[in-house]
Amino acid sequence: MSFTTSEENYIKSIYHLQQETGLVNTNSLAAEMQTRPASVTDMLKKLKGKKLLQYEKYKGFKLNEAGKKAALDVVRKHRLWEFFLVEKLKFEWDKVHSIAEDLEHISSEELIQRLDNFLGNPAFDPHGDPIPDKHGKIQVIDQQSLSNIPLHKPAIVSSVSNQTVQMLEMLKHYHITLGTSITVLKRFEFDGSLEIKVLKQSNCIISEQVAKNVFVHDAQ
Amino acid sequence: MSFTTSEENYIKSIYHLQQETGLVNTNSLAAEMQTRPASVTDMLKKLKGKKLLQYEKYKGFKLNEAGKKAALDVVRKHRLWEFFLVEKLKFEWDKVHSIAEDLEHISSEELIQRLDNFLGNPAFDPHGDPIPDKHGKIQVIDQQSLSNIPLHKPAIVSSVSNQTVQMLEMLKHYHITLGTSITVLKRFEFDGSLEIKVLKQSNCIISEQVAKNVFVHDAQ
DNA sequence: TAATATTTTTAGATTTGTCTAAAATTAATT
DNA sequence: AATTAATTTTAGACAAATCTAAAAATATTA
Repeated sequence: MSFTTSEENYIKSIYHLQQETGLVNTNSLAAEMQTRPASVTDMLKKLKGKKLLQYEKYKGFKLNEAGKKAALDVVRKHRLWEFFLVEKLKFEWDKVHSIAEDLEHISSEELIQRLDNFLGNPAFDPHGDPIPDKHGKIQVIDQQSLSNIPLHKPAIVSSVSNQTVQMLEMLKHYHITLGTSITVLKRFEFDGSLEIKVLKQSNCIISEQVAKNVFVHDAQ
Repeated sequence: MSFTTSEENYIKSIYHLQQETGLVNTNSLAAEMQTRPASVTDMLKKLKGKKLLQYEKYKGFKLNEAGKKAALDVVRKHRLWEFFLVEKLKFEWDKVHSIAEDLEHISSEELIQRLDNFLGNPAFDPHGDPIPDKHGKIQVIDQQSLSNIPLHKPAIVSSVSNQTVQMLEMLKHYHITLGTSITVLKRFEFDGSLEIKVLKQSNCIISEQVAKNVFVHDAQ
């Protein structure tokens, strides 16, 4: 089964939303995709017709197994290309998302398998997100948000869940990247911001909003 | 100025045809692109509107300077990706064309410049065709068709002008690839076929049709 | 629970790129 | 030169993906 670029984009967005909320609704998908609810409804009919979606009118919707596999295929392509762009072409990690959005729709199976091998079958992309293997299998790691870890216990940045250019630029400013060691020194009651020590930098303060989107695992 | 995938495909095909014939006509472009003359006419209007084309109704057409630059941009992208697929992903050279047809429409300038550098700024693609630089400049080499070279004078394969899977499979069968040394031993009057010696192989015979599409330069 | 607000879907239009069939133009031939 | 043939363009239709505006369904609240 093959899909148009537009179908793939919808499938991917539904996948991401249903990870959060279980059932997805029309308006939130429209917001996510920067399109109109009416356009979403049109596409839902198409995807239901292709048997990728559990969908009853007015009731919300989610991908079925076939839909999830299709989504994981796109996610796999996206993240492999992001890895390629950063590791081989030396792009900065905040510049690769939009290019990978285009590359992910190239449809050759063999291309992706060869790319995967060429890159050394990486398990995580440059933002720390897991790269599904060809069967859709994902390696999970034990991580939690920086906003939840105890004080004075060093942790290693493992992924970043908000990947807007704005967010990634901010992290660059703080010299925070994947693998960076961070210790939380103080949590301010007032607005939830954190004083942190980034390895070999002087102390600094990050907002709760930033902290929530930075995921870490235990040091060592 | 940016172009749709469809516009880029037309621009590229017009470029290739006008290299051969100067002026291009509707039917031959339709044949080249496997589409209908009416569709060609529709696109010609668009491309004329974008000031890429010299075109008067019923009179034939060709790319102007802006059109040629646009074509060379696409050709550059196509050939760089072909080089990547063969050199880095280890595809066989007869398998890369259709994948590069998709990749060539990815539009990031920076992506292509970085890819070019990553590949070592190659001047020729895996079929021996020159890769335009970012200004559209092409390195020309002194080559001629295998069907025109004198007998008993070894020559080196520099490019192949017919790049169908069928042709490239045939060359693979003969163990002919870029850089292969070939000596023409005899030319048969009957059908123009050639007896040749491919370096370290026993003699064999190739048709005139094959010979015409293999280009060589002097040995050493 | 009736009225109001929100969400979702439908109906119909638009754009891009394609098509077929017919008309217009140009070329070839008797 | 007139007829025939070939080429090219126009006119109008269609599919995909989108949109706006209005209608339908569901949810909220007074």
